[in-house]
Amino acid sequence: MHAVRTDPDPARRSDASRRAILSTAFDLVGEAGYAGLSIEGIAARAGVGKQTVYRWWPSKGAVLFDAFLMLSEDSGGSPALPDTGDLEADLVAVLRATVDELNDPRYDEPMRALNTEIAHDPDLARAYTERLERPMRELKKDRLRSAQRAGELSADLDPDVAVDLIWGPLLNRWMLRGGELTGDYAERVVVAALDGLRPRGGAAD
Amino acid sequence: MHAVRTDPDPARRSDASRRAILSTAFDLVGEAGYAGLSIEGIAARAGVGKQTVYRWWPSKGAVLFDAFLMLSEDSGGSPALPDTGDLEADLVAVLRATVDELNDPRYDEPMRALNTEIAHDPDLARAYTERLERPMRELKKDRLRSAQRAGELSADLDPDVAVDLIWGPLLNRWMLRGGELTGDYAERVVVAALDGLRPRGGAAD
Amino acid sequence: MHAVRTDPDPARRSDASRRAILSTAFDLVGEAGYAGLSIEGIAARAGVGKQTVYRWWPSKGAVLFDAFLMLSEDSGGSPALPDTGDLEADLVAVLRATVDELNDPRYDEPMRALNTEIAHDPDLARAYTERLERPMRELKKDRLRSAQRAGELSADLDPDVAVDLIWGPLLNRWMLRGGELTGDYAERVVVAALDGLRPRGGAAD
Amino acid sequence: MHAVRTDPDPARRSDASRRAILSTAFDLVGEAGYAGLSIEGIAARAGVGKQTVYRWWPSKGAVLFDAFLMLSEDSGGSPALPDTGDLEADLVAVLRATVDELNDPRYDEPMRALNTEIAHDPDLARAYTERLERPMRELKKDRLRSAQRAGELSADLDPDVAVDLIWGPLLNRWMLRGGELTGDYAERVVVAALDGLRPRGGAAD
DNA sequence: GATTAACCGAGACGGTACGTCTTGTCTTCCA
DNA sequence: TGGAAGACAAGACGTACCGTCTCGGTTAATC
Repeated sequence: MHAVRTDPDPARRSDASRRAILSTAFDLVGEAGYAGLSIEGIAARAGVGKQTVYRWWPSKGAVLFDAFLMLSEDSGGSPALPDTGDLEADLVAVLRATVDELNDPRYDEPMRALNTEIAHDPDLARAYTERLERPMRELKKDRLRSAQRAGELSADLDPDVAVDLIWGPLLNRWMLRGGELTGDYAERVVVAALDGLRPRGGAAD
Repeated sequence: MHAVRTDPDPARRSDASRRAILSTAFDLVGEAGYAGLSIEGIAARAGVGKQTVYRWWPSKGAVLFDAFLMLSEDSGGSPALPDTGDLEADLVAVLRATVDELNDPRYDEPMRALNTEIAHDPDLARAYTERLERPMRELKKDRLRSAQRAGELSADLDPDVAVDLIWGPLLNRWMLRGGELTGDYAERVVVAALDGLRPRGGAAD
Repeated sequence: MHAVRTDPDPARRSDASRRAILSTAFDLVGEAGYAGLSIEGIAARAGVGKQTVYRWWPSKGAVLFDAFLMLSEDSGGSPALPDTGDLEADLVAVLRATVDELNDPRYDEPMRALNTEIAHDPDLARAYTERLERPMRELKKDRLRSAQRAGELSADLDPDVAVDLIWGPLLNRWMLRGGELTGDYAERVVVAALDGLRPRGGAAD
Repeated sequence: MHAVRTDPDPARRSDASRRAILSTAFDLVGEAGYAGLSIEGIAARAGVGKQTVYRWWPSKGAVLFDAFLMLSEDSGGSPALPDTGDLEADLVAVLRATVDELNDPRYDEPMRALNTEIAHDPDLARAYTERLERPMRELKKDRLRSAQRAGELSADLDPDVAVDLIWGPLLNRWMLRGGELTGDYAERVVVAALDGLRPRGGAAD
């Protein structure tokens, strides 16, 4: 006894179509923006029947998500964060790079589109968290744990909160355009996060 | 020198229609979600011609924004943040309230909808920043400046960065569903932001 | 006891507006065709409020009808048909002139528009018959009666049927584009109508 | 060399939708009149997407035309005109039947609507002439040619002019409501057309 | 090697919403 | 109060996509 609606057989899947769909989706959202992204358009541009998209993805967001996934896999996954022994310098370098990426029009629109879909689709959000966000977060936590071992960070720190504290402000300002997104801003966030808002007891900063 | 396309005359505007449209927009997005929000639907439910919507608002997002604006004005604007003299306690209280609001289904969907419209529409983002975000941010900064005067915060602190540090992680986790959004999480963020990630010099807490 | 909706007082009517509306209506239908004729457009082009149109005319067709009426009155009404003593020659001349008018793009579209409005609006049809069609028909009948007196037409002829027989085929072919509308065709119709379809008894024509 | 805009594939066409659209169009125009005929309304009543109408017909008039075409094909096409050997009697009978049809409200409005569309759309007029008018005209001409062979009509008669002479006045009076449309009128037209307007040479008629 | 089942491209289908246009009514303000 | 101006509710216009479906034409695994 099994489901009536038989799932498609992944073995027979056309990889050419799959890749065409995903890269077309990424291209289209970059060119025409979030509003200009349609399954109709993806299928037409990719030279693919609409059914082929609907057969393998449940939603436009899922296509977009897979497009990002393919991109990240094709580029060999994410490397570890730099670890020079100077946490502050390393974080500033990483965040400055992130700022550059977020300001790059080639990535800005697609990422906004993906985030929008995630914000409205819990299933997609889960997939995103597990497949893309968590691996990146683990890299960040690895670096922080290394800093903890080096005594640069409090021993009793919750690494997840720490990651949120460092990256959250940046992403938030980017998404909602709550001010210019510059490397300097990133640096000030890192410093503030590391030192904390309260005055430090000892010698002046 | 001015545009050919003369803007409609605000003096002749029907306030009844305006309010009907705005509250309908808010209701609809709450009931049917972001995807279920259409100008067609708003006009129909509000008993208003579609043209009346298009005459006064350039986009669906602008309607939604005005709906929030009306809501905030009708509720008499935002009051100052509590100031008991204990910054940490005050911030925890405020953020816990924010968490409750974000978890309230009546506000969750509409706010997501507004935020995603903002994310894709720079004009709307500017309006949001100026009319809604900045006033709230000023209240937050007032509280932080009060704490600075009381010696609870570093004197050379950039209040904008401070606000981002405290509220950014929360909003980010909410929007992207990057984990459960609880009062405890809010509290941990406040503590981490105030103390900083680095070990404090003295005996420390 | 009388109607609630008081009719407007014709004495106060602005003649400038009236004339502007009528000539604009005629121009517009000539330029943009029947489909491009709207009360909105007439009012805008004539520099007149929409209400001024609605106040004085019950329908788009009525405006168009009045436009024709004004035109025919401004051109001093219709003169009598030529009467040289040779009925056939006179009819051919008149019908050839009619053919030329119907083929003139300046009159073709407006007349089509008026005729189709008439076809769908009995009130308008009545007004048309009484104010425009009947006067012209009387002129035609006058010429035919003159021919009857001269022995050129049967004494017991119904002049209305005769007029229909001569002009009907022409108008019909014009409206439905049932073939090229030429002076020769008009001539053949006149000859056939005068002689009849049956063979003539004697040596024949 | 051919058009870029590829026409839809007729093989895939849904005959059920096609027939639903056509009969709905005919019904609607009969019920609500020409003004009450909209593609929106046809699609809704026929249980069909608007795009299905737009895909297969270029205009409202084309739908209406096809509706008439289907009607005439479904009723097995037009039979030959009666030929009892007495042309006058046959013509009177046919025209009386036509008068009845034109006075039948079930056909009056739809035909007016079709004629209106034809009057304003040359393409449609061409289609009408070729597919509906010409076949009917051939039947009429057949009957007239039979009469010519029987010596009832002039040998040198142009059958097209003859048809126009007989049917033109009728159609014209119907369309423009230029007087009551009765069987008697039809009879008087037939007699006048056959005998001609001129006095006949021999014994009185 | 033939069968056969599923994928493929294509695209028609019933729908929903878009943003624009026009309708006929109503209101405001000017002369 | 007539007229210019134009906002209003209503709804049709023609277009773009939605997600489902059906059609032949491959294509790959099974017999």
